[in-house]
Amino acid sequence: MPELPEVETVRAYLETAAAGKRIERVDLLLPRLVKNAGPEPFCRALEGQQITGVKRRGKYLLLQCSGAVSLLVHLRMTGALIYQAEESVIQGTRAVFTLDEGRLIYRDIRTLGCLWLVPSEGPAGVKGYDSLGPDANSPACTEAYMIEKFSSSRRTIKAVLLDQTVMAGLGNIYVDEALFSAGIAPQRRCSSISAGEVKRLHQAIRDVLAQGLQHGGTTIRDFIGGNGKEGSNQAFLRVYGKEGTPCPQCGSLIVYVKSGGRGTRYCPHCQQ
DNA sequence: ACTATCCTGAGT
DNA sequence: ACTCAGGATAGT
Repeated sequence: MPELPEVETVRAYLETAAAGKRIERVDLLLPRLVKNAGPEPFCRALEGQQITGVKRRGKYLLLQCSGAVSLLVHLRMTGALIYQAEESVIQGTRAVFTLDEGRLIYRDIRTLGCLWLVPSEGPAGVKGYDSLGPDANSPACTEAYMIEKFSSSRRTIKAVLLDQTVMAGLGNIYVDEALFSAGIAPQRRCSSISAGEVKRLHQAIRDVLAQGLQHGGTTIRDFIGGNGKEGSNQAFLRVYGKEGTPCPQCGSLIVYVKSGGRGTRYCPHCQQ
């Protein structure tokens, strides 16, 4: 579920709510979510540590800890990290981090999320994390970089934008929105994208991510931020989930197709 | 470059 | 009963 703006919304809240607090106890209700440690070593390694900061890279969250290991989290489709000052029951709770003040709940309905212990001096050893490209909204993701990546691939532009090793943070919603904003059809081969189109796409990616962040993320179904509240960016989407409704630019109907196994929405008139 | 798969839940 | 879902990866 969560893409860059959603994960950043969680990060920003947890940075203020949980950083500086100490993990007193870890209860792991679903051990298989931890990918690189057994349940007991996982809990014992984190207990007693202070959370010194909360970072984000792509769609990964890092709870930096004072000890040798820190906690890396990927929320995948339905994960959520929620800080509670007062205890209340949350459906789908898979792990509970009791802090010296309040607690952190890891909730995950579909249980596809991942937790890892990583060295505090720098997360390493997690394949997907190690191979991340530059964050899609970072200065490192330049037009020149995009041109270079696109020219050497015969894949579709949609598949390449979803590829986290090319650039990190985009998911299905923001890719469809960015392609609409840039006027590029999702099934285009990325080697056919012109420099002018890359320029529009580069700006469009920045715009849709900034807008998502500004609205506290997009909540279609499950997403909630670190404070347990939903985002509001769903009210500003122009194609995602809009199949069968008029295009906001030209009035022709938004189309739904499958592209690389992912549901894809676009305007066949505005996007060429 | 596709597809099958990991899961649960909601909608048709 | 069947399809779909904001993600990623191990297969083919």
